[in-house]
Amino acid sequence: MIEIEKAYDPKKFENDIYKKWEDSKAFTPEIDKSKRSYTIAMPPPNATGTLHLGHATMLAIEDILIRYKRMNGFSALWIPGTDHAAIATQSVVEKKLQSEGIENPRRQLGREKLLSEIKKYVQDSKQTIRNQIRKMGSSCDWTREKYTLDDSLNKAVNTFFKRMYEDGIIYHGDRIVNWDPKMQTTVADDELEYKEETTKFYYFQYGPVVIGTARPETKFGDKVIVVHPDDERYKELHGKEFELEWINGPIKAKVITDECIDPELGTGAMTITPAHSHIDFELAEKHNLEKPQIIDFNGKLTSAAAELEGTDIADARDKVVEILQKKGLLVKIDENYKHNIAVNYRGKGIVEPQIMKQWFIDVNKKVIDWKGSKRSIKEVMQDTVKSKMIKIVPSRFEKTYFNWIDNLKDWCISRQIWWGHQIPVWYKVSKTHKDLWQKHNESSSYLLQSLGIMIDDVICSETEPTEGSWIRDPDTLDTWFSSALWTFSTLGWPEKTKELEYFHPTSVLETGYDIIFFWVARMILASTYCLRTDGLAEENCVPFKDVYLHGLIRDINGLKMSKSRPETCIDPLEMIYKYGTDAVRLSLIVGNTPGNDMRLYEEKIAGYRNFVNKIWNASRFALMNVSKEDLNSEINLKEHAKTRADKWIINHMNQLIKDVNGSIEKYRFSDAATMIYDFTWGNYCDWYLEISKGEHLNPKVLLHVLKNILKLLHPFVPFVTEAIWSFLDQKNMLINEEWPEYIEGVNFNSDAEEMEKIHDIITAIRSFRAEKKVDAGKKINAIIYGGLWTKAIEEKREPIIRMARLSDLQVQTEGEKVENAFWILAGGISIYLPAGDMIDFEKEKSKIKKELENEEKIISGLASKLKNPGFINNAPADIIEKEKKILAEKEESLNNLKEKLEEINNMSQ
RNA sequence: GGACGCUUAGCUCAGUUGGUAGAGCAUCUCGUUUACACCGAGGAGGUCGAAGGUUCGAGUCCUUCAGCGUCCACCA
Repeated sequence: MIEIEKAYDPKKFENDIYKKWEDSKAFTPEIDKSKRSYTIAMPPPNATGTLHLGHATMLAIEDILIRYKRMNGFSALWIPGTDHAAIATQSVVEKKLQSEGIENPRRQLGREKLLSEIKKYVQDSKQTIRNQIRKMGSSCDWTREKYTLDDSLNKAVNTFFKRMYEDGIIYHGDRIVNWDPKMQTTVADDELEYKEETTKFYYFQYGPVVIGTARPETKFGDKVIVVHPDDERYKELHGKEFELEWINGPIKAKVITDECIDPELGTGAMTITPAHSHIDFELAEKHNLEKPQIIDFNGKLTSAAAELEGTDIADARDKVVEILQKKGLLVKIDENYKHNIAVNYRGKGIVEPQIMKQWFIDVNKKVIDWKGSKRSIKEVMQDTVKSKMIKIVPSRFEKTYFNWIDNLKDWCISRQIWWGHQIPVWYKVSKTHKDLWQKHNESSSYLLQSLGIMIDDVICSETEPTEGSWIRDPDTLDTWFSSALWTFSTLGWPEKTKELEYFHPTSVLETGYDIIFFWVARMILASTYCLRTDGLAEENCVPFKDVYLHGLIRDINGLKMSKSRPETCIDPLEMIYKYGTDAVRLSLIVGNTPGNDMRLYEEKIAGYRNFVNKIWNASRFALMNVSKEDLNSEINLKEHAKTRADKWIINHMNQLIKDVNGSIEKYRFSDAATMIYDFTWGNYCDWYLEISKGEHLNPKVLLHVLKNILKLLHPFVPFVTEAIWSFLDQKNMLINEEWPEYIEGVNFNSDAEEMEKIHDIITAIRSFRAEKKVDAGKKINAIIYGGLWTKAIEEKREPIIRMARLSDLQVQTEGEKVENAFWILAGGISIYLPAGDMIDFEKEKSKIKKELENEEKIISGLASKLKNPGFINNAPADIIEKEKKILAEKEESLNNLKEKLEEINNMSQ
């Protein structure tokens, strides 16, 4: 008998247990060719972040998979890591410096100093997230931890870049970016704010057509009119070229067509300004048009405006309108035009789109030798998923994935910030330019352009070329460029390591569905490209075999938990402190189905805390009722499972193992957890343990089932199960135990001898009632769950179906009046027990009759369908088989119902 | 504007190939006994968003509509 506290206190166990696991090297798998490998690369949280519920969910699910596979004999590797989170980190540190009085950190500190500030900051805060990952119980291999800016990963990034550069996939090209003339910087899309504004909308005569525009000041270089191809009004103009009078005199213009034009808007005809409008830029690219710069980097008109050159863009509109009006070209003005203007959320400067040189990945160039023909990155990305080399769960996201790929444009990989992997490219410049360049601390690629530095002579290299004067591209790579390599760069690529050979491709990528494009797609891109050019077989080039997309966690109101609204956030760490890690993990797993969002609220976590405590107490009961020898002895099920109850619980256990395996393999974690929950609470605790009280106690079976429960639960609630295990087994840890085995075809049910014992109960109850003179309605729980049900016998037959707990038998009549009946479930079968008037036979009969009718209806329907030649001849064979199977099942259940009815008829007489 | 998803008990959500609706919480009744009150037993509560269609049979498949949400794009 072992003394254990009455309630489980997670705080007393979790940290010690985690340390024990880690110290024992349980997380560090070996490269063992006799075992199969199972690998997950952890989606790296921000190195400077703190744990939120998204991370917690990710960690819980991945840990379940890893522990499950580990216990199943796999060499299970889970690589942890953190991400440098370029933009987020740099802006956090910049803000911090600003609050310390450095107003413009980039300009004032310069590259080197700012970078070292960021590094210091990351160094300080990295440990926080690491410890928080540990708090979740994550069984990841810390000896293989990686950081996206590690030297080895930088090497991978540079190799990737260089290879693509040499293949001509990476190119330097024009791109329209958001430029803030006020702050002299580019603005990322997510830093834009849209402000609705009411302005004037002008109509001008433009040759033979009238065009509408809200921005006349940009129209200097417009030489192309675009109309919708189906717009009848302009049909005869398609492709025509003509001369017309415009702002600075006569120009030549032509008419093109494009589907993107909305005939309803304005006059249905517009001219385009490629250099200063996203949509116009795209049109210009598509139709191969010139893109003259009209507005310079300071927000003033360029020489394209002729005599208006140098006019501030804010003043230009009125001047242009005036000129056009004088020329008699102004048709009308619409005063109430509403549209959105883009503003930099920092500084609120109005954003002017500008064309800048950026680095791109060409997704259409056919370079990858794949299935005997050269394919483009885009095609390979489609192929891997189409051919099921990569499976996405839930599968509907495959549609989303293909949709995205179909619309995929070249990927712009350069970013105008400093924190990240600097682009390994050097430009040859004149000495003067180099000096000019070095004078500007705020070095970023847009300065190259705005300073007018020529950057035509380019070399891709990590180190500065020796001859001539060179400047390195100051930009860094998009974070996703380095994240894309994550599954194999963490295993040592570009070196050909043993790890890479053994653990790659990884088994599953588990993440939220929100980053399927940013990350999942890019990983497929990088992995297939890099490993294929390494010469690997195609099935080994994918980064992972499965993609599992979990649902996003929302607050009780269904809102995305957001840092900007801290009041809506549930802090996982606070919840861990309050309820324990196990409870938090379960609450994130149960009810979370792939790809669907889930709301979380504190009561739910409290509910699972109750369950964790239930496990603890069930184990406590077991430990109070078994001897030391029982703990150390082996079980032989055939020999030791004696009673019906034993067999019942073991059969259910067995079925449970099978179901849980199936569910986990199919990524149905919620189902798996619920099934174990129900079994543990409903079958084992409420039922089997109750029966075990008293002389029915069978310590061997009690323990056997408990141990299996702990094993099955371990991936879900690792701490409490390990804590209990330490009482059962002082030598070995649960984390290393073998997963329970499903035994095919165990059947203990037909045991004639058992039937004898069932009648003991009836006798017992009767004698009890006679002795104690139980009043109507009074409970006789105590004596029943004392185990008396195995004693006597009265009626020798296999009884019927009904669920009730032994402990809740009620005697409703007095003394010897035993006329009616009720049923109890005893050890997996049920027995008919004469007792009070608990059962309304008529009600029971009509219920069964109704079921009977229902079954008959289905059977006749099915039968006629199966006789129908139209169905037999046209339906696929497997459907017919299925229908036949259902018919057979229904017929069987019909017979069962009939028997049941007959039995009840007998009883009620 | 485009794509995708959601709508099932008072609340939060399950429901795997179509076979006739489930759980937890809340509520009500009873009970507190030797693992557990973070407990036990039982009850009540749903025309599965609306309308059509396919089928012997639809929460499940198809069409339309309504409400909500997410992502992407962005109005010259």
